[in-house]
Amino acid sequence: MIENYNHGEIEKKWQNKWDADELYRSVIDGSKEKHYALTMLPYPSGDLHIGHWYAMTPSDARARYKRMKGFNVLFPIGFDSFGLPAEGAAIKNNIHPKTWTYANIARMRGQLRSMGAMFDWKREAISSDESYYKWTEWFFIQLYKKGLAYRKMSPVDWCPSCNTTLAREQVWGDDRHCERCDTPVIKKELDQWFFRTTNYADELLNFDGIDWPQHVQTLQTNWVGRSEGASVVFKTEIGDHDMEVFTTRPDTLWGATFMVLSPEHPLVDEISTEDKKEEIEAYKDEAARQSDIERESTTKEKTGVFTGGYAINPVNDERIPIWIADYVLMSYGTGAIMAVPAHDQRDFEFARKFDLEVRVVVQPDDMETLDGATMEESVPAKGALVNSGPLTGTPGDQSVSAATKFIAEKGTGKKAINYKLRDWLISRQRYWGSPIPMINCEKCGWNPVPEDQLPVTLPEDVEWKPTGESPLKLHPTWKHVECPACGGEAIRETDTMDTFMCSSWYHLRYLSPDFHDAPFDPKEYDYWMPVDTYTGGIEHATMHLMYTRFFHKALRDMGVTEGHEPMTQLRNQGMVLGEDHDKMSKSKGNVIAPDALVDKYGADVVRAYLMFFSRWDMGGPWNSQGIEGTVRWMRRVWTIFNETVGTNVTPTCSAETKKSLRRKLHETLKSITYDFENVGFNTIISSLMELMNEMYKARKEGAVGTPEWDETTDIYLRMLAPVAPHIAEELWERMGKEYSIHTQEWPQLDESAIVVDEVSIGIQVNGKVRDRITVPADADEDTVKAAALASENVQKFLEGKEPRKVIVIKGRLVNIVK
RNA sequence: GCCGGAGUGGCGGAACUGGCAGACGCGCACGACUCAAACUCGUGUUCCCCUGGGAGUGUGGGUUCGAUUCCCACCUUCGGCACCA
Repeated sequence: MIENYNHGEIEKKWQNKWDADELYRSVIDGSKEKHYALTMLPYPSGDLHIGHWYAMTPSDARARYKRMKGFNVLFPIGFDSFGLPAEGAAIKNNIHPKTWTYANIARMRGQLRSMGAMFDWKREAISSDESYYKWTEWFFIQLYKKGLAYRKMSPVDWCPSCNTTLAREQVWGDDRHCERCDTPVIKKELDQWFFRTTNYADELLNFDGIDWPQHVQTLQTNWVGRSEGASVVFKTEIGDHDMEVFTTRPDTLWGATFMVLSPEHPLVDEISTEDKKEEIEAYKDEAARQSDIERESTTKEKTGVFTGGYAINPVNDERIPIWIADYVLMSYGTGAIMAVPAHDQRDFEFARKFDLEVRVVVQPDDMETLDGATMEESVPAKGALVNSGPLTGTPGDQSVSAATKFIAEKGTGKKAINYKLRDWLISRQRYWGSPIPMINCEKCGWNPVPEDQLPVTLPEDVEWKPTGESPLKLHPTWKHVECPACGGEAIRETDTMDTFMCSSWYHLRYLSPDFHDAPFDPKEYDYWMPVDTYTGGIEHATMHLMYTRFFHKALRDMGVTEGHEPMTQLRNQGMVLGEDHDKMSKSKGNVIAPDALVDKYGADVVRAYLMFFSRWDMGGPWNSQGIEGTVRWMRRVWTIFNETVGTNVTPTCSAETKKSLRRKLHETLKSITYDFENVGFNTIISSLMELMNEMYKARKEGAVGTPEWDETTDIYLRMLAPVAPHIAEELWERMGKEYSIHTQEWPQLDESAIVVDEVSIGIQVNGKVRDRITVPADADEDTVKAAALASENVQKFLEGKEPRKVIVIKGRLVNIVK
């Protein structure tokens, strides 16, 4: 009688031993090739979620596989521990954010350990530690010195629930809501700190040399939103005030029949005539009052007001009216456009509403002759130019370049590129974040805190007002400092940094979390960087994953980092849904708690089921009945090993059984190796299940005690080890093998074991399988053909006719075409 | 509206470069064990008539000896973007 598998006891036993032996300590070893495997660091919200397990345990399995493959693997963990929930808890429960955060970290460390992951805890980094955020501040200063951090007054997105500004990337969806709390944001005009991400717009579009999912590349590419065109200067009738516009269609310049300024455009007040002032002011007020959602709604009917002013079209010196309308956004391009109603649908709708001229200047070949007076919609397609002065007749494929050349020669415009990407707004009006190390003096302006005074630490004696205002601002003494330039009285910046700043470089802090002279030890950097495989959720595609790329490139330009990209390979996992196929949430009551699962089934089963139940990049619904299959498999593994280890039985099986067991073993090894390399976890588990089923059959046939059996059990445990590290280690020990299984080599594939002498192939008649024959694997085409045609069933379907054609795919099938 | 992913049994999902669709698991059915049940073990399980066939990977077309895989059009669904000039 074999004892039951006591997962609680066995998992604890090995976790303690691995810890004591520092089995997962990763240190530089020049004799080995390195592999930096990184999983996105968690926020210490209090409890580990099944999503954390889903993200981390398959990543851990792959890191373990890489280690067995001979790599020196670094798989670190830490906490992204600044952020708003800590302040929420402070206000709600009257507990200091620091106390709350560090208590959560302590709790989550324990939960993370229960995964049995190969985390090197000596490299743990916590972004709210002074030793960490000292360097976050230091990086800010370097960016500032390099001209990549700057302060400006501008309309920014404000989350009224979080009481802070947000970066453009952190405002989501149609209703423009806060990425964190889903509250719709509002606009505020504020003086804030920005990073010049736009300096790197073009470089962020380049994914050469990195293996990132196409989907992420697309999201980032759309986010950067590069468009090529031309900037054109229109003179106005009021002298010094030129109007610059960006257009992607310089070929339509002759069709510009009016101009439109955004209501916020500074030129509006200059250009508008006295008699229009009142109307203009009213429109501006209305536009300001409207929310962005209303204003940017594409379904809304066009509105606008004539300013009374005129511009001169530089290509034909025509006098055209200047309007203001809220469909032109101040935040894109120059906040002003030339309107070509015949070839732009928005301009067309506006022109029809206000009865402005629609002039056709492009005539696509495949369309009837267009007529501006009667057309019912714009024609944005390219085509030969008409009514376009000297450029009339230019074919569509040359029209843009010809027009660009024309205005460049006239000195009134040039080729230009525009991006949707904005600079990264990093000021947050919150307490629990890394202070922005800047000081403002009335005389000297803004200056960085001298680097030898870093870190600027957060004061602990703070109070939260129900207004939600930052306690740093309200603190009586903290912000009053000496000006680093003149020594006079000055004020500290009381805003803190976006926490995405902390996570933009955590992979560097892991390298040497105790290093005091710099953010990281260059020796560690040289050995470990870049990250070889980065895993995490897709939701960060246009946030963290863009910020960290920007950060790396900016540091590269300062000589701090090397190479163009921080992470070579990226793989995203999907999301575990509730059993009802819905997103898990407390309110729906469909949350799966990993701690309870670990208690019930053990970490190994939870790990394996998470890998098994769906494709990792897709995720899917949890199924509490489905996990039972994984439990059964694990139990079968436990049973067969315990029942056969050390037994002295005489094998009774046939040579064919031994051979096919060995074939199955090496087939499995081959496919599992392939799957680990390609991050295909679900088929790793099913292959292990198949081989286990085969082992049960082989045992029944008397294979135990053969060298083939011994080889199979040895390799089986090695393949199991990355997936189910505890049970594999326990069985490895029971087999009397050398500790630890996790320092063993990945098994060697024997291709010759996979070679088969005979294959069973299907015979098709007209693409339908009608019979099967067994032929020698190396049989030549004619032999196979003859054997196929000899089949009775095939003859029946041929109905006495001669086959027109016979296709033989060696070792696979024969298709006879009637 | 634009961009991208997905659509395969009752369910989760396999299927390499165009080559035997449904691996593996859940569920279900039957059998063995048991006084009985659970566990475990074994067998079966795409659907429809059943001798043997016929149909079948969202729908309709196409290419091909052969299509879940490639091409075209469409439907559903999930993400992202959206008056971006």
